[in-house]
Amino acid sequence: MVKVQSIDRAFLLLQELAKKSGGISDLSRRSGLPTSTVARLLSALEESEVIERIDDGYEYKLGPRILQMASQSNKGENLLAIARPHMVSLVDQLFENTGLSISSGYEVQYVGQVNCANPVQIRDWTGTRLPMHVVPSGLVILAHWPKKAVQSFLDRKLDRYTPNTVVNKAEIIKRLEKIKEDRFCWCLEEFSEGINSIASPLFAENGNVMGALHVHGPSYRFPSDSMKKIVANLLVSQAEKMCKELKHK
Amino acid sequence: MVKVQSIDRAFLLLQELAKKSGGISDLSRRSGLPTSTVARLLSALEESEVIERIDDGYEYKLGPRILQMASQSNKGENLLAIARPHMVSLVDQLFENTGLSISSGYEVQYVGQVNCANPVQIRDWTGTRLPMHVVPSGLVILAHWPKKAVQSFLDRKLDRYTPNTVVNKAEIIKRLEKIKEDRFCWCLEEFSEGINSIASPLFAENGNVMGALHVHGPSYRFPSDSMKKIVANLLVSQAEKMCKELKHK
DNA sequence: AATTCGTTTCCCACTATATGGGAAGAACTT
DNA sequence: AAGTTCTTCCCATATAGTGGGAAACGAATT
Repeated sequence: MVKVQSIDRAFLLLQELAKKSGGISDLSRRSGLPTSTVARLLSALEESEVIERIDDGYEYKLGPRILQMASQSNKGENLLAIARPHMVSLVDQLFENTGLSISSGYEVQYVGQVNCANPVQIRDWTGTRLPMHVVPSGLVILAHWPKKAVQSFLDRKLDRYTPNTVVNKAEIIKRLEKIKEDRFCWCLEEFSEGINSIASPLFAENGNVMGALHVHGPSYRFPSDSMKKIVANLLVSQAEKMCKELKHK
Repeated sequence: MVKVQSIDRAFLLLQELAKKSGGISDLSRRSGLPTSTVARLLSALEESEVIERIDDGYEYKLGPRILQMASQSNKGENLLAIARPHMVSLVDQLFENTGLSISSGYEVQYVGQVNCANPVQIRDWTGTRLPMHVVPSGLVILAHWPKKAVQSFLDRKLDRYTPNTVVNKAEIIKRLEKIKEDRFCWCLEEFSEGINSIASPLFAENGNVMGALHVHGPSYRFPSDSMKKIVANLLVSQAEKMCKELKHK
C-alpha cells in the first residue's frame, strides 16, 4: 500500500482539528510536525476550503466542505441526520447513552452518540474503531454477513479484551446464528469491564448491513433484570423504524 | 496563498467521489489526472481510511472517517443531525423543500435539504455556494453581522443574478435592518427567476449567526398570499426551536 | 479455451515539488 | 517599550511525488 506523505499529514492535521481547533504552532506541537510545514499544509487545506479561520483570525477549524461531503457520502442522505431522532428517542426511553456505528473492513467505527442525563455514563466513543467480535454492534453486523466473509473474519487472530470476550470461533459462529434470528445482541462486559451493551443492525437499501444502533450503560445498573426484554424490544423496533426511513429516502 | 499539489488533487478526487463512487480509471477520466497518479492518491487516501473500497472490489467510496470528522466539526455535535427533524417538520407543514446553509466567508454554503412530495420542486442545492446578497439565507446572516463586517462585504462588486437582485448598497443596508427585527427574509426571484424563498437565521452558542434555515418553492405557487405570514411565523419559530436545541447540546 | 478489451498494479528514471531551518514581521503580554 | 509568542516568508536542498509504460489481472465474448 502506497503512502503519500503530504496527504497523510494533511489528514493527521484534520484529525487534530476535529478534536479541537487551533493555530499553526499549536498544531505543530500537537502533531509533531515542523511549524513551517504545518503552515503550508494548513494553507493548502484552507485553499481547498476544507478548513477555515475562526473569525478571520489565526485559528483554524474544520470547514463546511467536510459537512458537505459527509452529507453526500450516503446517496445524498446523511446517516447521522436520520439516526439522531431515533437515538434521542431511545435515550428518552432508556436513560442510557445510545450510539451509532458503521462497519468498515473488519472493524466497527463509532460515528455518533447521544448522551443521557445521568451523571454516571459511558464515555463518548465517537471516532474509535474496534474489532467486530468484542462489541455487540460488531456482532450484529457479522451476523448478517455472508458465511464466506464471516469465515475470513474468523481466520485471523481474535484479541481478547476482558475475561468475558468470546474468542472461540465455533462459539462465535453459533452465537451469530442466534443473533441473526433475534436481531439484537447483548454483550456483558466483553469489551470492557463495567460496561454492558446491546445492539441491533441497520440495513441499507440493498439489504446489506451497514451499521448498528446500540445502547450501553454501566453494568451495575444496566440492564436490570426486569428491563432486559423491554430494552431489546425497544431497540430492535427503533432500529427497524430507522431502516424504513433510510429506504424511502 | 500556498498550494500543495497532492492535497489539492486529493480533495479534487474526494469531491468527485462525493458525487459518485468510482474506480481508478473512471476517476482518472473524471478528474483529468493520469491513472497512475490517481491510483497512488486513492491508495494513500485509503490508507488514511478516508475512502474505502465497495465490497472489497475496485470501486472506491467515501469512508466513515469523513462522517466522523463531520460529527465532530461543531463542538462534537452535528448540525445536520440536529437540523434534520426541524426540516422534516417544516416540509410536513409547508409542502415545499427546506434547506440548511452555513456561512463561509462571504458566501453561504448549502449543506442539507429535505424535499417535499410534490413532483414540481426546486432542485437540490446541496454543495453549492452563493454570494450572500442574492439569497435570503445569506441576507439573514448578513443582518446579524457586525456593521464593520457588513461594510467590507459591501465594499466589493456585487453581482446581479436576476432583474430583481438588489445590488444597491444603501438599499441593502436598509433591508438588513428590517430583517434583523423580523428574523426572516423573503426573496422573490432575486437569485433565479421562478424561485421564491424565505430564510431565518441560526445562532451558535456564543450568539453568532452560523447559518440559516430556509424554505423555497416555485414562484407560481409559493408563497400564496394567504400563507405568507403563516409561513414566516412557522419558519421563525422552528429556527428558534432549533437554536435552543443547539445551545444545551 | 483463447482472444480481446478495460481494468488495476507495479516499476523506475526524472525532476518538479514539498520540505524545514531560519529570518523577518505581526500580534499579543507584561 | 521591551519581551514573548505567534505567523509568514524565503530559499537551498533532496526527498518525495510524478507519470509513462509494461505487466498482471478480470470480465466478457466468441
